[in-house]
Amino acid sequence: MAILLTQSEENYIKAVYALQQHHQASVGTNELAERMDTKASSVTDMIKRLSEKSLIQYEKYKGCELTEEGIRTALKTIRKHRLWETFLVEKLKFGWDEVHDIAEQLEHIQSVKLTDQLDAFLNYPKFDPHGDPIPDQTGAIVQRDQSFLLNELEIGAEGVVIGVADSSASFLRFLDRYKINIGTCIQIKEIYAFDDSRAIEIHGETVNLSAAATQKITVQKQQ
Amino acid sequence: MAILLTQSEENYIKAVYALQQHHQASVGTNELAERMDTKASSVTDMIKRLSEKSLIQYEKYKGCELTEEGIRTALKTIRKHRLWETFLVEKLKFGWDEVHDIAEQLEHIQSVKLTDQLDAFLNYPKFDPHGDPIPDQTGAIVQRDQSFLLNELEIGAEGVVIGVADSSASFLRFLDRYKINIGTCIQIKEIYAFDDSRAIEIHGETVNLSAAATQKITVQKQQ
DNA sequence: TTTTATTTTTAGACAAGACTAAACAATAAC
DNA sequence: GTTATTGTTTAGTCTTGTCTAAAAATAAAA
Ligand SMILES: [Mn+2]
Ligand SMILES: [Mn+2]
Ligand SMILES: [Mn+2]
Ligand SMILES: [Mn+2]
Repeated sequence: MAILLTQSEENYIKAVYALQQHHQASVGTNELAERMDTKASSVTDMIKRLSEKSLIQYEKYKGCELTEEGIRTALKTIRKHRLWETFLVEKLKFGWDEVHDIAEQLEHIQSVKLTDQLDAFLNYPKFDPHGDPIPDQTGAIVQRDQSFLLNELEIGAEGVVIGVADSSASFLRFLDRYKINIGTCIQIKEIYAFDDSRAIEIHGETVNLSAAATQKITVQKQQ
Repeated sequence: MAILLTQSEENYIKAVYALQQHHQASVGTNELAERMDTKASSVTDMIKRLSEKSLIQYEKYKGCELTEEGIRTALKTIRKHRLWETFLVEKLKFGWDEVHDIAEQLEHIQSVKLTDQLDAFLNYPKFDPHGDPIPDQTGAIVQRDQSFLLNELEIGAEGVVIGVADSSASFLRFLDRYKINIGTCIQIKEIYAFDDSRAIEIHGETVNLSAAATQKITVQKQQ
């Protein structure tokens, strides 16, 4: 049942999954090429291969979508990626801005037992260091209560950071400088109409965040 | 300075290292092919590539040897392999017979920081689960006091197991059944001339080990 | 020292995964 | 409803790593 995939194939599957989650529709060749940092012609080749293995449903000129099997495969890789990221931060003292590239390598290690033992060792974490949900052995991911972007909160509202919409090292280090992390409590004190920036209170201090920043911070409303 | 190698290249380097450690001489194409489970012609191709990168010294029909740089490279990979094996046994509760194949994958993960943090997390272990020495950051490996194979001990002598000459899962599981592990203390009670087997005492019990088995257990003499 | 056997290398082919350049579909603009 | 633009696929080439079959070098035997 479990088909053997190359690292390249796994990466394509992950990319298709991410894109089709984003816009609820079939995925185009060019956007896949952009995401995979390759050329459209290479994508076409790979899509055909994965279609052969019935992980992707594909019709010429009509884009592609993952099959049920394809989705299961994507979730396995995502599970491994996020477990390793958690391991690196929790156990090996890495910063949350340093772990993605290493996890990109580790996610391809083939051993179900390894994945499950790692999961147990980490105490079955539900979220990775960036607040993204970790699929369990069956591929299930916890569905969260309604969340907001920080720029959707009104003045006076309080939120707890539960994720970031941008996991780039640059943005994560920016958040570090403001001591913003998963779990950090933030209150909106002021919204400046002229540039849509916000004065926010974190850990008792009040600072200003640009619109670009508040659009990338996911929170859950407090009480 | 640090050249980027493919997994395949790293595996060849490791194999050359192992073979040239064994018989103190240059390594032949056929034995390398056997070890890598491939064909001699493939080996010739790869040797040329690695020779280009000056990791191997090579002369047609004369076999090959690692350069200084090649040895450093081999030791880096071996370090990673043995650290991961230690991690799997110590932290993830794997048996010593289950870790080699997974470590064969993990040893290719590229991140010096990962390796060093893992080393620290494991408390800078000097030996892996099979008793093999783990090179440190500089590639140095601890040199041990004189060791013997179990079949070299005279009657009455006591030894502590410090390694195995065969790390196959089959042999390791055999040792498990007799509760023989790294650190186990063994005393020779009797040597049977007719088949060269031995009666040995472990943990108070006396059992019989074949010549094939005693040749594969490395010990240090006790007192 | 020839002959024979073994080891090693070359030549040629193949699959995976990528690329460029060119052809072909599907949309959008006029 | 043609024309232009964009998106997608094909055709042909390249590199890595492998293979088989055949040639060449070395080592062993006679
Ligand atoms: Mn990541
Ligand atoms: Mn993540
Ligand atoms: Mn091993
Ligand atoms: Mn080992």
